[in-house]
Amino acid sequence: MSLRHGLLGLLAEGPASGYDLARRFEDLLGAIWPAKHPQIYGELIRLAGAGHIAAAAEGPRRRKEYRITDTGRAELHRWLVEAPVDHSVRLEPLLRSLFFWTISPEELTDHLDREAAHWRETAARYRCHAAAADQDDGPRARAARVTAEAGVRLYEALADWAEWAKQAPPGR
Amino acid sequence: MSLRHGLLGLLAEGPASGYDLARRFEDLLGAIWPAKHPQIYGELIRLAGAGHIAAAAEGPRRRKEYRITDTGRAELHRWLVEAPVDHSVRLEPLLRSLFFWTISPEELTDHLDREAAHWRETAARYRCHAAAADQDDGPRARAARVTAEAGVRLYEALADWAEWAKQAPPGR
DNA sequence: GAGCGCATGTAAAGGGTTACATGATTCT
DNA sequence: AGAATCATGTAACCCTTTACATGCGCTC
Repeated sequence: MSLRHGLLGLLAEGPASGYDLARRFEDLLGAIWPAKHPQIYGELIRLAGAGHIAAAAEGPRRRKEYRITDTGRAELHRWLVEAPVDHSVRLEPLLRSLFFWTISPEELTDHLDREAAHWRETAARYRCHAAAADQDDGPRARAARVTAEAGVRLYEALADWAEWAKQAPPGR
Repeated sequence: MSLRHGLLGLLAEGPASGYDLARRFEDLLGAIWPAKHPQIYGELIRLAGAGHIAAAAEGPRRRKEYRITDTGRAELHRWLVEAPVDHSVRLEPLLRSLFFWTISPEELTDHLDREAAHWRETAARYRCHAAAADQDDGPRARAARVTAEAGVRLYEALADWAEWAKQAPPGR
């Protein structure tokens, strides 16, 4: 249930509408913490009910802008320093790898080629994010830089793994 | 919805009961694809309904053993070579890192120390899995070895990242 | 005025966890 | 006899996605 705090964190950067937040989740967070608009709108209503955020202005196309409140900021801080970190991951590609012994060497090589290419591309996207964050500085950009670095390292590691797995193939 | 195929894959190794499968998900797959027993029992019933598995024997403590059927094996193969891979991850620690700019340098250092230690330990656990897989060979052990290698590389990458993040701190 | 993108929502269904409940066997 | 472990299941709830629905404002 980190979406709640993800929204709070984004709103700590400045006021935004549900639509804005959905777009930011799409391109900035899509690979790390996916969230679609129905969930975001629902969570915003609950956050407002809890007093963590407040509707600020009503814009042109019935656009509702939210801003974070002081109790919201406090809750964000509490989450970051006190709440236990959820270290669970869910990686379908690794689950699949356990069953590589059931497919033929040709099918496996094919699969690993496509996987490596995919991870490599994703790593490249994070390299772009990193470069963009390097442009401007200020605390927020530096935090974004740290996140982007994680993306680069993670996806490069997976790409390297897929390449390595071709060397040591568990043929059927 | 890969739990279905995860169970199918484990059953491709040999017959097992829901209890067995829950235990294997706990220690072998816990960090990669968590699944609790209620979900597993439910999915087994659905898999049996689809004809992908069949109840084999009724053991001592009303233990129900399932085995994979030919259509189940075909479905597993179809999934592995045809079904699009789900590359999404959901990493709370990376989501948190985006908001590091809201906490103090001391709080951040503390946090990153604990994170690095955690990832390092997890990597060590996967090194054990890898060593164990190296002991015996055969196709299944080699596939397990490949999965373990992914764990090692992934968690080492995250540990390295946490260490690196301390060097380049995005203080508030 | 037609069509597109902005903007917000609801409903239904699926996936997953937690808590509860129970029975059978083995060990001490 | 009592405790621990094996073994299966149900009910309720939460999180998330997909599909459906609608209205406003801008551009051509």
